[in-house]
Amino acid sequence: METLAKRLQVTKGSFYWHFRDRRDLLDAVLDEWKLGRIADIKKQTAARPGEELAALRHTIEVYSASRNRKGLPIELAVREWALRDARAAEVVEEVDAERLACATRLFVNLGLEDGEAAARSVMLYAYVFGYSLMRCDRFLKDTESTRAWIARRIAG
Amino acid sequence: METLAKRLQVTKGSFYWHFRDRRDLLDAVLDEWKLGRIADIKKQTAARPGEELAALRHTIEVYSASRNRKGLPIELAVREWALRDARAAEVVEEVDAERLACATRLFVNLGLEDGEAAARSVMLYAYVFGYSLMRCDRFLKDTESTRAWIARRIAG
DNA sequence: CACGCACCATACGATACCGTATGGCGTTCC
DNA sequence: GGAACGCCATACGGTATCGTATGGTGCGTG
Repeated sequence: METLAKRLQVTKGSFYWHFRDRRDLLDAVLDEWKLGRIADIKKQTAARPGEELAALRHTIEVYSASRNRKGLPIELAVREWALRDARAAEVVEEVDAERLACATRLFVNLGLEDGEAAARSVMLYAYVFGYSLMRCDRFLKDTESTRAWIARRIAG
Repeated sequence: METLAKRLQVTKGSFYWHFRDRRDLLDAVLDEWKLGRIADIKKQTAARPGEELAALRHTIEVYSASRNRKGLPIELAVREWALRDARAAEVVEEVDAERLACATRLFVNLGLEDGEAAARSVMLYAYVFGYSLMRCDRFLKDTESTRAWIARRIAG
């Protein structure tokens, strides 16, 4: 808290006026993160009828590309946090559920039967998330086309 | 360090005799983790000629199933750590490279051309890793068969 | 036996961190 | 003008943590 306050150019006195204690800030961070993640996935997966496939590919690209590198440390930290903190775990589960639901909706609207839609969205989400955590630039010759190849294989 | 020493039933004096300082222990942890991960992926992906497909499915199952839940907190912590620590980042990269190489070897031995083998192993690894980070038990009716479905889709 | 050495325990200084207590300053409202 | 209140700063107590200094204990070796 002190370190944070210093970086924000405020003092602890001010800090503890705005937040009851450390936990209060952490909860606020969790809420803020949750709302942001849910808003983002809804925005990215929005699709007019007939454009579901494009939306799926767009989603895969957006979340696995380097554009997402900014939020990754936070995502990772929250998840690591969730292993020790019940409230964080709760938030992570809600975010995961929302993301899966958004992806599933697209697959269902594409005409897939419910079971396959769920399975595909799990695969999509797990892949995107795992991909964003690794640095395979040194491993792949052409990450761009590889990602495209994979996206086609996942979204159809 | 003090907390750790207490849990291990030793005192700090003993601790600082075995390790020069805090960083020395952390480096040892990283090395140990790296060796263990590399040994494990080599063991899991070992396959006699002709059994590559089974080995791939086995690998997917082993790393995404709940059996792996024990190592997950560590894996996650190391990765989060790697975002702030150069040495940890180096180790993570080496482990990733080894895992990708093991998977790729299997795909190549299955007769796939190098590019596709690399792409598939990236997809496999990203999926497995991402899947292990989420708790989709509440989301899926039958996780078992869903995982099998996905495994077939990834390994072929 | 005396000595060295591997190994462990205790005590301490220095620093960082959490939260509280308290006071200052400006604005608003009577 | 002054009382009330929103907002911020400083000072402090308590505790945790890192690393060091120093001393103890058992054991092998000359």
